[in-house]
Amino acid sequence: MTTMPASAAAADYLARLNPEQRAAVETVDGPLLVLAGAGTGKTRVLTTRFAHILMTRRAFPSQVLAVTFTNKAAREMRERVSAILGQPAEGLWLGTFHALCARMLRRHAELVGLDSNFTILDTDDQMRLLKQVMDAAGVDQKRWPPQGLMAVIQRWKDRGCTPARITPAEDSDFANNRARSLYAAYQERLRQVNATDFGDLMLHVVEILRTHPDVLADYHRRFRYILVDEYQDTNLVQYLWLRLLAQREDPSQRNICCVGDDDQSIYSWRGAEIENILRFEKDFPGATIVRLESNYRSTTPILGAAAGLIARNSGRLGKTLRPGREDSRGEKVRVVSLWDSEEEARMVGGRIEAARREGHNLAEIAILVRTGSQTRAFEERLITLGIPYRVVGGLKFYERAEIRDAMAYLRVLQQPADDLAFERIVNTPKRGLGDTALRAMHQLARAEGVPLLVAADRMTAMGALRPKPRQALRELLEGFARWREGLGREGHVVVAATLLEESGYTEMWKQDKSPEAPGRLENLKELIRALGEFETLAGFLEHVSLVMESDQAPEAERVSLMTLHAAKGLEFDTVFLPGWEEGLFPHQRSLDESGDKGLEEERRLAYVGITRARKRCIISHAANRRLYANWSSAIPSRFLEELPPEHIEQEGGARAERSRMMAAPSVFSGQFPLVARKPRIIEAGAWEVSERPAKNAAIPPGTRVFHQKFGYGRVVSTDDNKLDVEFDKAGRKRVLDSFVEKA
DNA sequence: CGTAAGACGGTTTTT
DNA sequence: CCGTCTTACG
Repeated sequence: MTTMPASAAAADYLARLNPEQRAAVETVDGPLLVLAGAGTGKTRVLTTRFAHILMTRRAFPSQVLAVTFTNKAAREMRERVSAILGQPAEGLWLGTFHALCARMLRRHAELVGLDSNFTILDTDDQMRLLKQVMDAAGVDQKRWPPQGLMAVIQRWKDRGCTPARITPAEDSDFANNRARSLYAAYQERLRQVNATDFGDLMLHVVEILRTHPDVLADYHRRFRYILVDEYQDTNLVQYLWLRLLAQREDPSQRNICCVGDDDQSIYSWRGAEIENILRFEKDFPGATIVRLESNYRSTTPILGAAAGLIARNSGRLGKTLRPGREDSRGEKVRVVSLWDSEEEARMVGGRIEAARREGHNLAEIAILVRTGSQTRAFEERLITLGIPYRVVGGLKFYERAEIRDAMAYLRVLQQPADDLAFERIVNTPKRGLGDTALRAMHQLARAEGVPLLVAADRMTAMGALRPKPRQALRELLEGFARWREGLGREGHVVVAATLLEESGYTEMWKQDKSPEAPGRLENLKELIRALGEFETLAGFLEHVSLVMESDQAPEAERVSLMTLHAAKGLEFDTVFLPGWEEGLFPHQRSLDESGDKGLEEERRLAYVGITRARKRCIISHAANRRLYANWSSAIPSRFLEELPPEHIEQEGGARAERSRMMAAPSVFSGQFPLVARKPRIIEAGAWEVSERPAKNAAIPPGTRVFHQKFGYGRVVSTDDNKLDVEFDKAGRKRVLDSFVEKA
């Protein structure tokens, strides 16, 4: 295929790139590694390159394989490619590793003993299945926790190891070297119920590509170009998959382009291997490497602080972020020392309030923490100040019990052999089909080698069980027969609604008088609505298992609160990075479990945090923090010392303080007053901005109140400044009176 | 079969 | 301290 002369439009999209980005886009043939530092236009390069391949007619859309880690990234790429092309991009193999593998596996399922309409299990179902396997093998689950075995199995799957590929020597010592055989039993059980877990999607496909040269050759003919996002986050099995697909016969046609940043590799605990990116040149001989180092996001001090910090890591591919903006001068990164975690929350809250008064957009402010539990203190403070916020990455729609139940009904409808789904709903709502009935069904199913549903059917026919449960079971089975039959006639949306009614499932929640019940019914309606957006039930089920996301619209003016991990890929004008204390950040567990490697990953996490900020970055640490029950003193994080002084401005406490604190952690001198064990709340400080007066002096029981987090409710009883409130949606909670207002 | 008291543990999270 | 999961009882 020859290169087409660049059209006017083509020149246009290329002209907007800097030289290094342009090189990354135009080096189309042969292996290419793009090392893209934070804020250097990685996504732009990836999408432009994709569009460039299509515009220059090097390949049809169906001949490009583009892989991302998240659905969000895949969606974004699809949209931006379409925008450059000026039309919707269709027929693309663009998606997450798991979605693409699911698509491949459905085409070749029979090669691993599955039927192409297999179910993808969620973690819940995975655990239940594994527990069943352990029960059957007589493993003591007190002594050998199922989570432990699941972790071992997942690690094997992350490395592309099927049970047959594990040698006895590689067996884990779990349950006296039985991990391997339990793994085999678990896989066998998955096959019986025609299901896969997430790891299987990759594992099965890699196994197929390894053992069926004809299938592999077919994909080699198909995929002329491969694009990979976030390469530093790939695990071994993903790497194997890519390598298999990229190793085309003619070495000059191995057109794989991987984009990533070794400095932002923060998922090793999930199986990601930073070595994949470090080793790229060896894996793909003759590879070109392009570095994107012009940062268009942040000010010079922010880049300088981040660069100085990350330079402490060893074994980097090496890359230096340069300010790419004209106006890159800006305020220094602030390091604020505080007495305790409450004061830290007040400092952050106060500054946010000040920023709001100055007219800053709250959506451009983020508080990034190391652990999820840290958000609470900030939430409380923001509520007190009346500042709207959102916590990113909380509970997800598809993880709620009622949604899972409804999904289980739909799964049985779609796939009668889905024993896990059947088991979940057979007695939900209660039908008197408890342990005894279920055990009988299991026994028959195992004996006859049939799915639970079939066994249940035979039992009703045989007249097994007591009359009452038997009748209930018969009704349920008749229901499924009827609903399944209705699928063709009335369509999946109507059937789903009917099913939830006739099975008694919605009735169950209508009868439930807990405060959550109305919300759950709402969620079920929402589920039916979502179902309507899909052509088929199968399509919907696939979507839900692979795209487990809550549609959190970034919506209005709200401060964002999230973990550092969740913040990767995002950016804000102002970023608060609290809790930079030894043990918390770097996290003790990371150090204990992974030593220097763990420390370096924590440092990368710090680097990710700092580089989220466009204009302002405020790092803080507290000398005292409440851990579970009691207060303990905390040493400032070693990362603070590693920040280059010329880019830092210290507030409230000298930098030299750290060494002295280390020597005598319980004695704080200098800035901090010497106080007894329990730190008093110190009200002074430049950041103390107006605190809302305690206007809720007296709220008698029975008062209708509003709480920013829990919504409306009624006061049940009071205890000093604490209120017991029965919230309409959130249930009974104990809250401080200053957090509510009279409704 | 459903509720209630005790044990336990308490990074990071996507698919 | 606080929320979750297990286990014991009515």
